[in-house]
Amino acid sequence: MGDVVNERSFAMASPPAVHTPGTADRILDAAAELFAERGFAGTAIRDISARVGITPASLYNHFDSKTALYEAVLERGLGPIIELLDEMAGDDEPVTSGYRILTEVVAHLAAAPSLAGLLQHEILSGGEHLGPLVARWIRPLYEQGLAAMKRSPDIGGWQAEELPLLLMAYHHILFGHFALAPAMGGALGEDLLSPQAVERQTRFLHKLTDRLLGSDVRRSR
Amino acid sequence: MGDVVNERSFAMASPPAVHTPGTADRILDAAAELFAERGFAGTAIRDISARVGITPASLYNHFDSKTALYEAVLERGLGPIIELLDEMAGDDEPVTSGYRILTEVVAHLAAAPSLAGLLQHEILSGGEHLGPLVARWIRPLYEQGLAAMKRSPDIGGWQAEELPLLLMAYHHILFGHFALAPAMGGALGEDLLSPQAVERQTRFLHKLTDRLLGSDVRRSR
Amino acid sequence: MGDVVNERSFAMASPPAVHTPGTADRILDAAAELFAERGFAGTAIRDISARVGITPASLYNHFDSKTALYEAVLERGLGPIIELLDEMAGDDEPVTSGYRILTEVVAHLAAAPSLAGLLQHEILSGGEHLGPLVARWIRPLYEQGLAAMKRSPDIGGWQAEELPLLLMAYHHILFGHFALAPAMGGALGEDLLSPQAVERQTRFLHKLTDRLLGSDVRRSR
Amino acid sequence: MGDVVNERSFAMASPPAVHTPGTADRILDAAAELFAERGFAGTAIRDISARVGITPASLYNHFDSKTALYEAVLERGLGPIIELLDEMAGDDEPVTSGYRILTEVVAHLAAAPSLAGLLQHEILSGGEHLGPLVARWIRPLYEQGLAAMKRSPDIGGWQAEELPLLLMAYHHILFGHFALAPAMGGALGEDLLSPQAVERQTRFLHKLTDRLLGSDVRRSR
DNA sequence: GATGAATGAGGATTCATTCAT
DNA sequence: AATGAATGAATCCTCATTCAT
Repeated sequence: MGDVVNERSFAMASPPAVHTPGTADRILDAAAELFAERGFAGTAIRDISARVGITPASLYNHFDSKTALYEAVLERGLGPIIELLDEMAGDDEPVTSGYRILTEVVAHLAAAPSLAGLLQHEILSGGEHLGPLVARWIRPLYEQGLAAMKRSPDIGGWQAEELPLLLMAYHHILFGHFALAPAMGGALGEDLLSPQAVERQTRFLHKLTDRLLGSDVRRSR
Repeated sequence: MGDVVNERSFAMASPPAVHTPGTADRILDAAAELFAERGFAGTAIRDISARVGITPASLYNHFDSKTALYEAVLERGLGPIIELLDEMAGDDEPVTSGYRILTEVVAHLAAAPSLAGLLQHEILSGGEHLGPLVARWIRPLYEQGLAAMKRSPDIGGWQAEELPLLLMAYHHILFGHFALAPAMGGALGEDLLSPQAVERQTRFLHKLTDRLLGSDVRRSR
Repeated sequence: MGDVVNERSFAMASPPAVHTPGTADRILDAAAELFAERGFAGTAIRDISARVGITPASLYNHFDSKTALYEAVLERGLGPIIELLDEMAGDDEPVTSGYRILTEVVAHLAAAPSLAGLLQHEILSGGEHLGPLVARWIRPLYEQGLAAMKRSPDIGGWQAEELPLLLMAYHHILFGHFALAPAMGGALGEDLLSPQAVERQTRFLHKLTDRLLGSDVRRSR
Repeated sequence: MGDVVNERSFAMASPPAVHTPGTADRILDAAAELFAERGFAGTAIRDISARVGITPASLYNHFDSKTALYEAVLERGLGPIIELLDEMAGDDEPVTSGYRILTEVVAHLAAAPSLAGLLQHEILSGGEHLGPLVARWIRPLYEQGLAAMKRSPDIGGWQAEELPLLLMAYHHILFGHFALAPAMGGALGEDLLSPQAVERQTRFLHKLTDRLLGSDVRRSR
């Protein structure tokens, strides 16, 4: 239950590659959007199931509880990002890797717009539901980041004790941007998730990184 | 927590110096904390009133509805910050003014730790309750910021279309830091609201601003 | 909450002695009947509140949960019986005291007909909700009973190891009779709770006791 | 538990001697235990099927409804006891027959421990589900009992109007003992279903009968 | 100003049951 | 014979709110 694999294995009834998403996946999609918009407490099971086109009772055939659904959403959404960051760990050239990770994280968040809101809501509320994720998420992020930066000591002129703040600043800019994109875009009359806006944000982050992490890097670009 | 000093000091009704905060203020304090932690939907009137030591029914002697209370909390919390930003509007020297505003906003958010969480929750949820505030808040912030920056065209090497992104980045760093301070501090095993941590964050923001906005600063490196 | 004392203490508004039962008491009455008839799982809060003439939500102003209500019902119902049995403890003449306790317990159960069913349901289901009551109930009953009987060793010709069985038999006859009275009376076409039936049952128990606890006793009566 | 032997033995379908009990029988076994412990309302189809190791949907391949299953459980459990009592009907020597029936009923209830609880739950709840059984059960029991006793008028010194009470007392002692055995045994720290305990209870009932049904009988033993 | 009691609306979850596979 | 998925009808309980006192 939860990990429902789509098995339609007899013969080759439907086109093999792309299959219609199973109910469990559709529930996860709907839940991700609503949890991101309204938070855990503000989201009713009834609303999620209505968006999927089933009854609340049916939803419980796929997830044991609202909390279990929420955690499945977090797991499915955050997992890929964590893997993304894991790849960076062993990279050779930290700065180049920095550019790449910015680009990819931005692309990922832009493609799954509910993710950032989800994480922001969760952390705001104390992050208790992150549970096992927090061990694989916030801590490694900072440890990897710190490690990467410490490979180039005095990187960009920042002192060791400032590096956590710098990393947190990056976190806030990256996730804050996409978490608040709907609201801020609305207030500004612009779609911050349009391809142009996303590319602009990517370029902006690169430029910002140039400024923050050293003139030589900027020149060498 | 709830170190909001009651400035209603102009009257001389009760024993002059320090008076016990009225029930309404205590409700606002409790509500601010809980709304900041749990968001609007996640906060029950019952919990607020329990924290104050009264019954839910009594709370309604002071506020007409949960929504009215929420808006009063936003108004009381955000008002001073907006005034702070308003002062900056007419300032002469943008960079100097930038330092001052950073310092003061950080001080304000550190003193009223629920404020940042409150705003973040609100914006995440679409900011509908900001209602009248949004007109006095986000828009002016950007307009003032843009105006200030445009007084020094090509300021710090940023192009006009990048300035909104820069401003949003500042927003995210400032408010994100304090909004997520409880959770992140918890995960890192450090109190991000301690005086030392606050001063460190202030210095960090100044240095960051040097890198991002000061041509002279940048050159002097 | 729960122990709602009827305070109408100002002046002498209503006749002092008998007051109309408060809502909490009426809830306890209705709950006792329904729990006795249908057991805990078979009784819906909605049915209890409907019998009282309030909404389910209102019931929760008086009791925290269905379980809390159930335990309050047990406590209120079983308490007096336990006290009744406690009085017997110090009595001098065991057999005389035995007659008296039989008479009084029968009177008590006949007056509160839901009590026996309540206890029977509860014990059948494992007695988990008896919680603190069980310590004051079953155990003492047997210890007191055994003690009383051991004061007259070889009482009525019963051996020590048979006394618990004899006591349990009394328990089953007493409580079983009233617990199953509605159903058995129905099947037999007779009201087992009518005064005549109750008196007949009392006489029957005395006669039974004569037979079981000694010919001498019977003769001396 | 569930020592009910499958008598479907007339066919020779599967390996002759001992065959694995069919699913329907395993459902009946599980249902008997749970209904006895928790009553009809307190038992969920899901719990029964889980104990059998099938899904609720599968259970419906064997029984049409929860009620039908319940009635099948009653029928299968109570049928043998009714037959047992039927045999007694035509017996010649009432007292001897009384001993035998006590012995056999005790043995039967001890072997199928859920039976007594089942019946007790059912009667407590009004016995509506007994439906057709009640005609074959309570009424005959009393009529047979009365008839048997009236063959020896003034039997043991009891008057005609006292005989129903005496029969009910026997019912309560017999069924109450085994129905409450799990809970009472638990509270007393003793297994009332152990062979020793069962034999002790049998002897106790015989002795009790000696006392209640005649001095001559007692002497002649 | 405070409160106990009441309530309609909703909210998560369970339950018995069905049906196509 | 078994099951995954679906569902209408409960079920327990919470919530914001009102009102008489």
